Amino acid sequence: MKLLDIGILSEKSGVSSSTLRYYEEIGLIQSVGRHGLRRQFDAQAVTQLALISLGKMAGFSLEDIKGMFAKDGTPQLPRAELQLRANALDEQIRGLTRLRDALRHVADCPAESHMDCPKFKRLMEFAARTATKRRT
Amino acid sequence: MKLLDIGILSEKSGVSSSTLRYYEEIGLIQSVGRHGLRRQFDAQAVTQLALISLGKMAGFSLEDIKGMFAKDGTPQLPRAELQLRANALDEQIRGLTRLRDALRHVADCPAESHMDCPKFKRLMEFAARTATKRRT
DNA sequence: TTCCCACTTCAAGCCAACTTGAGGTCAACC
DNA sequence: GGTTGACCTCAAGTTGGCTTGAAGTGGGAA
Repeated sequence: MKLLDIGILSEKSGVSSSTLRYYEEIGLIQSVGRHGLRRQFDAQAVTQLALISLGKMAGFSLEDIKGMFAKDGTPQLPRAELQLRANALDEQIRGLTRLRDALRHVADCPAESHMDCPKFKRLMEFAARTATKRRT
Repeated sequence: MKLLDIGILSEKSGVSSSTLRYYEEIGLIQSVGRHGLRRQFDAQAVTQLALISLGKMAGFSLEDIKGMFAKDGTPQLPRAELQLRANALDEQIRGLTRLRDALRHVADCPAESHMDCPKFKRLMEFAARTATKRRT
């Protein structure tokens, strides 16, 4: 099995070496051993880092993400939990899609002032609603 | 014109008083004056805060958002910036969709180890691609 | 054999966006 | 006119996710 120096993994994954060390420190990833002082990672780590990156995009904290994967990097959640998360992502995707459309509309809207545009107003109402509802 | 105490504005906007003070301190919002020591805000602030909330959702920093208001608090939205943001949202949506598909697949897939499943591998390759491409 | 340089550790620093705490003020109601 | 409690200021603290710096190590090419 071919092993990777941290620099190579960094290159392949787009994650900086210092970040990789940090991830290992917090137990998010594991190196498979050392070559002298140097950490060696296996090819699986690349996949795992891709998954981590996706998790970050989805707005999960590193701590959350840590809880989603077994030590080997494969997702290790009960099926029901996975479905729940997938559903939550659907929801999030819908919200972002609406936001994106709105943003694009505003960028294109010819109205004098955005405040005169009914679509923009609706958007603001939505913002106000979800803003006050929010419980993070 | 009816003025609002910070507590009332906080209630109406869903933004905490300390945050409102902070926003004023960094020049993101303005109070119109004082009643004794107490800041007074006008009704426009509610709208502005909704807009700020929207901007945050879209991924703008407070500094960015600050640049989107004229001195009088009316929005001056930079169209090009908005398009860029919309594109970034597209990217994010793609990532989320992949993550969702991966989760759903894992929930359903009967393979021994996910890393052996070609479908999962393909999903991860996509993931890796969007992950390493990213330049924020 | 020597030298380079990518790696190592550990502590400290950094950033955004707030929150907290201590100690003070004052408008309004009783 | 006394009490209350929502406000005030200012400095410091917090959190997450890294990055930076100083000082050291060791694999492997020349």
